[in-house]
Amino acid sequence: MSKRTAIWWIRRDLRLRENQALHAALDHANKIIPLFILDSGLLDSPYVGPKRVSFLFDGLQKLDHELRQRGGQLIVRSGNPAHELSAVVQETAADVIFAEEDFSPYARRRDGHVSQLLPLMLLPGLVVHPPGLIRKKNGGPYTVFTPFSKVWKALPLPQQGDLLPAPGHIDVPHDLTSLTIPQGESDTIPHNFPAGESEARRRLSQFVSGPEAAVYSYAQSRNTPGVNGTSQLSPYLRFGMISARETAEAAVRAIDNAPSGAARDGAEVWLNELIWREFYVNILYHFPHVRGANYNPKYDNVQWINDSKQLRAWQEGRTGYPIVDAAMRQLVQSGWMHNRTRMISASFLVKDLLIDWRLGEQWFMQHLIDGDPAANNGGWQWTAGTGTDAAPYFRIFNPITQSKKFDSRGIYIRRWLPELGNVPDKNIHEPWLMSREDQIKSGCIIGRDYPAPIVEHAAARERTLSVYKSATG
DNA sequence: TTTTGAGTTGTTCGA
DNA sequence: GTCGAACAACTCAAA
Repeated sequence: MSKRTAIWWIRRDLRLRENQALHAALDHANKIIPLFILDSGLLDSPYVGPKRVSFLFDGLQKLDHELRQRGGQLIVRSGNPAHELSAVVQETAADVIFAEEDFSPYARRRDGHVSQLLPLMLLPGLVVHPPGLIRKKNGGPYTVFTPFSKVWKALPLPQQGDLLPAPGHIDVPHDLTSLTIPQGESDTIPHNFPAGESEARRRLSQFVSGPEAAVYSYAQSRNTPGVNGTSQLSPYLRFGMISARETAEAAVRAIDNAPSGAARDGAEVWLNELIWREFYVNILYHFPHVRGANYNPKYDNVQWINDSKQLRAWQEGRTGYPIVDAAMRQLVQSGWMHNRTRMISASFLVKDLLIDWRLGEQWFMQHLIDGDPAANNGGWQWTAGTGTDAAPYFRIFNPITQSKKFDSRGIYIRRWLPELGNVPDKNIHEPWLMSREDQIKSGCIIGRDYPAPIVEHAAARERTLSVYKSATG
């Protein structure tokens, strides 16, 4: 038996199951140090907010609990990662650091710096197929989703039996100091999303198990924000509380076990969502400039208006368009937003208010507990029409049409905008059209209890078409 | 090199 | 109410 000590440096892999970095550390050493470093460079970033940090802290508590059940514990330090890792190496004579590779520009800089000083082994796991692997015949990266997804699906996928089990026992040196795991401020804890690996696996299992599983109606129900039709796994994937491989394996098995053709389509659509996540990891890997700049420089001359009052109205859910405002309140209150309303509210900021997509990107990153630099940036550039495989610039969501189509009875709207609770169905999408009598009857006076629209959509649409046209003409 | 088919998520207009 | 075409031509990927 070896007498070696290794560090398992935990970053976005807060799980024991199907964890290749942990597995490699246990293969190499008989004692390991499960180490999480509170990186001030990350925690103080303007792209981070308290809800995601609270979720992370909750996840650290759960991971510590799992480790203690196996005879170990989580070691938490705070500061510059290279500095803290050096200190732990000195204290413990650990001879190697294992970590799951992360691919954001910041993570690559950080890990590059660490590996100049210390023996750092990076292992796969953030995505099923590592970025850079899937390439066109000529060697270049894909920038269109569909051909990327075809290659992704043709590559070997993990089988159930290939998934690494959680280790039964973890031996951690006892003489190590650790910070107490911090707790988030109570008003920032996202109560709809209890963190941790067992909760993540419970959600996955519930989503895909049995012939009546939600995954089989996903193709339709995912578009209805008033219904819980999605897996709600994004925060768990964000922090690796469940592995990408285990999730993809479950999706493929659901496809194979689908009870009908329509059910199969539903599961296929969900698998595609997982592949979209990997597509955008690839895009950010190959084109790091997309953090901060348009993927397509053709749009660099779009003249944004960036009205700060309108930006604040959007952020606070006071645009006067109920579907947009419900979405923005859901984001700020719960730390999550339904995918359909992410598109609607993003389109409204960019195409109705002509506010730079980067301001929306940052606001989402501050509030989403699933906020991921690759996926969030990809989504915003898609909406703005500036990205890879983007929506054409003339594709402008109509917030009223979208609202009628996907929240026809106003269930979602009323959930997040209680002031519209008694507004009749026929006015719920355009409450400013309510008669004076109905306003009084429903206790919702426009301009007093709920704002009038801050822009008129039809005019805003024309304005955006002409601004984009003159920028690219 | 040239050609060909295809491309997440929409809206509006007019028949 | 429903349906197809136009939006505006563009870029990508592969043969």
